[in-house]
Amino acid sequence: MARARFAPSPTGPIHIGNIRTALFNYLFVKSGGKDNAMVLRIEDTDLQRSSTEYEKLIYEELKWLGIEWDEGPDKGGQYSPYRQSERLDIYNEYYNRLIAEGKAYYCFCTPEELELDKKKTACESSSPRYSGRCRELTNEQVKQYLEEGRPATIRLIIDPEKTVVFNDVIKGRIEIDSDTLGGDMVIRKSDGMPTYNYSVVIDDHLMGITHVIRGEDHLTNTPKQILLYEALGWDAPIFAHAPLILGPDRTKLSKRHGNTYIGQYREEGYLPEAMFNYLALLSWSPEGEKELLSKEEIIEQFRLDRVTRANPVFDINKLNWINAHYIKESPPERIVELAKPYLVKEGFLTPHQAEERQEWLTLMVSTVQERLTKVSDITSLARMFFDDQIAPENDEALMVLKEEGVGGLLQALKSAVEKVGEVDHHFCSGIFKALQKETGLKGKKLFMPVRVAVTGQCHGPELDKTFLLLGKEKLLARLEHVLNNYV
RNA sequence: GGCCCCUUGGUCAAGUGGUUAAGACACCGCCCUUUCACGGCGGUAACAGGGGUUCGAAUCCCCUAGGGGUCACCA
Repeated sequence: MARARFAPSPTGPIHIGNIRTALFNYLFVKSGGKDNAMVLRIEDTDLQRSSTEYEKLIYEELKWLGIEWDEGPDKGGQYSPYRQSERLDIYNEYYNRLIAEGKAYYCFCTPEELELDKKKTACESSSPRYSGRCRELTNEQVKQYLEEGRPATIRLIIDPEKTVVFNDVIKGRIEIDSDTLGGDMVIRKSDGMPTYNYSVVIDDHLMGITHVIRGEDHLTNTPKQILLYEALGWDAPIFAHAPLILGPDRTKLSKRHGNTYIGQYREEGYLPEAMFNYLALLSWSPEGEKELLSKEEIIEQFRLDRVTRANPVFDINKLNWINAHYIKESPPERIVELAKPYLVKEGFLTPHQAEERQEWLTLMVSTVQERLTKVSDITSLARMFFDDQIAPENDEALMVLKEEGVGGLLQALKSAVEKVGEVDHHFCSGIFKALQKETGLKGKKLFMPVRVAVTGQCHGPELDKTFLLLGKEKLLARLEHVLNNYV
């Protein structure tokens, strides 16, 4: 039975790198036995920066992506509570024990003193560290200082002679000398809150976590945590550190690379299954050659030891390709629902119309669906069905209208449209044959002028479908407008 | 800078001593097609460099270079 956890801090919108960590934890848990469990723990000990808004967002984004958890603040579980700010009593228990056993001590050093220490040690040795000054304090001094109300932290004694060794599932054997760890580490802040490295260890142990899967930025925290496990007499869990996702310039993915929050992708119209699929493919690969995989297929094939050690670059091109694939596979009705907000926001439709014109929208979406890489592309692709003032998009388009015989062609089309009761399927499928017969034009000479006249553009979906979508009135208005102004 | 991790085409990556070094995205070309897109077919393109070990190294070892991470009373 394996238990993994995702332990985000609700200090901002959830980052792509974080969500990938969540994904790997989820995949690991699900790919194992039925007894496995995924724990969601909210690490909100930084009271200044944490907010319940962001906590809610975490739930939303995870659910959107399709990541489920078995225990968490919202679900409960046998290791409740799952919010660190509600576990302060638990953390306090172990401070006293560590101090009583001489493994930790109160430290009254001021920030200024610590700064000085660091500078000094940085000159003398290679790594800056805390001097360990307060370790020498007598019990009486400690008692007195505490009574005086001096701000105090609690530090764990770190033996600088030690070498911490552990086996990382992804990285392999890792060996780190404890004298590079910065000296005795703070495990309780002077405001009484636990530090990250402390609360993580307490919680992971108490919650029965067997596998800690996280980003490689935590690699150097690991020896500190292992030392704490040892001080408490506990077994450390199995660690797996996944490489960090990089931007195209090979620096850590950040704002200047474009979207970094998972929510931004959702808002742009990326499908959750596309995101799930793509993120799983970063640093991990299935054994076969098939890359477009459903959640179930990925779960079935996922193996932690197939995660690569090198940092992957986030490739929007591939994400786009995957997303386009899933959009194409979707029933138009689904895309219609997702597209409505964009169409309304763009002013193409009122919210009321968006509900009323269901049939038309389905037809419209199905004709442009295969050209969508993300749902938000709908605004540019659908514009031609809404704008009333059609003008040639560029010189090329304008030239098409200036060609020999275009006037006659468009006139012929116009009168045909005028005559027919309704621009329906029947009309659309026959009109081009009739025009060809009447004008003698065919192929490009026939289609291009009509396309430009009716849409203003040189490219677009099939004209019969376009006609159908525009309807008689719009068609006539556009033909008239073009005939009067451009031909 | 110290410490740690990493290095196969532009990108994601397969590969674990013997392969013509897969596949995918992107790019280019051809086909399909009224256009664009989709789709189909094909092409360009890689083991960071240098030393070893070995009959034989992308695969093992060392060095160099480059990239990333981390050095908090933030998580």
